[in-house]
Amino acid sequence: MRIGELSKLSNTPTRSLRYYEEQGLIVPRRLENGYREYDPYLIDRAIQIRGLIDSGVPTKIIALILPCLDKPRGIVPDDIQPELLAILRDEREKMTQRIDFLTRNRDSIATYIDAADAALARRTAGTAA
Amino acid sequence: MRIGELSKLSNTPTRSLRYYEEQGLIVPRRLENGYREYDPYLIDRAIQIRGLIDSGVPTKIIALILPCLDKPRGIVPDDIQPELLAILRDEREKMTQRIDFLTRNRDSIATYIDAADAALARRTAGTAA
DNA sequence: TTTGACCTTCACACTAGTGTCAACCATTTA
DNA sequence: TAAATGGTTGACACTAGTGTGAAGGTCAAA
Repeated sequence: MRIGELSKLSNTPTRSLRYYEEQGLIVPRRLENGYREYDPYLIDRAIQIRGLIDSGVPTKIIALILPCLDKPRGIVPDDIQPELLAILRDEREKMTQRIDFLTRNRDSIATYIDAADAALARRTAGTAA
Repeated sequence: MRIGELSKLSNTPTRSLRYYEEQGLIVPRRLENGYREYDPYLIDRAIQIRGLIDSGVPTKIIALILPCLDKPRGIVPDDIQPELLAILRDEREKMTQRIDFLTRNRDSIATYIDAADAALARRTAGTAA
């Protein structure tokens, strides 16, 4: 498919898709007329990249970890560099911290929303009575 | 405490603390000489803000939700605006999505790391034998 | 064949957050 | 008193990611 269709299907601006290409995250083939041609499996990939960026993971890190996430489970190249492994460990830690932070704050917001809903329900009931 | 101490204790650059102030997230009192004076409880707050920013939550949203998170559990002002409530619901949803994204990708990374460790251990054992 | 939709690259601008430096004021200590 | 340390504001720069528009090529349909 071409960039416009991928944009719709992945809900990602074409501008961003071109930027991802510039960063080496999604590099499509080119048709003879110069148009970008994307394979269907790249829809999920675009969504994944968007999600990671939105969650605070910079594209340079994404570029590093994407190849690892692509492999089938348990498949690791023989020439895995210890540097990359260190980066991966570091990123795993950062992501865990982000998850904890987001979870705590989301739960607090949820509690507040619930309390607000309850208060509103009480007030509405009181008004109706 | 003054800004330098808060910076150390919260592991946040003074530049960022001043920026948070500019965004209305942490507005300290001022001493007679113009110095910012922070209360100790703001250490956690600074850490919280840093964590949220790092997780992709913009300061404008943080400014909206912070007051809600400050309240003791279940305390909601009588004049809660439905707009704010809508924003909160939206943000709760976004944070949930971020958490899901991060969790999935982190788990994939973790699996990859484990596989790499196992492969490395095998190779080391083989070399040693 | 011309319109319209979609594609190309290039470039400028903008927001968010942070780094950094300049010029200056305050407080403490040698 | 002079130096060191740490505070102040203001400005400029930079990265990351995206918006947007110009100028032009491609292709299908009217």
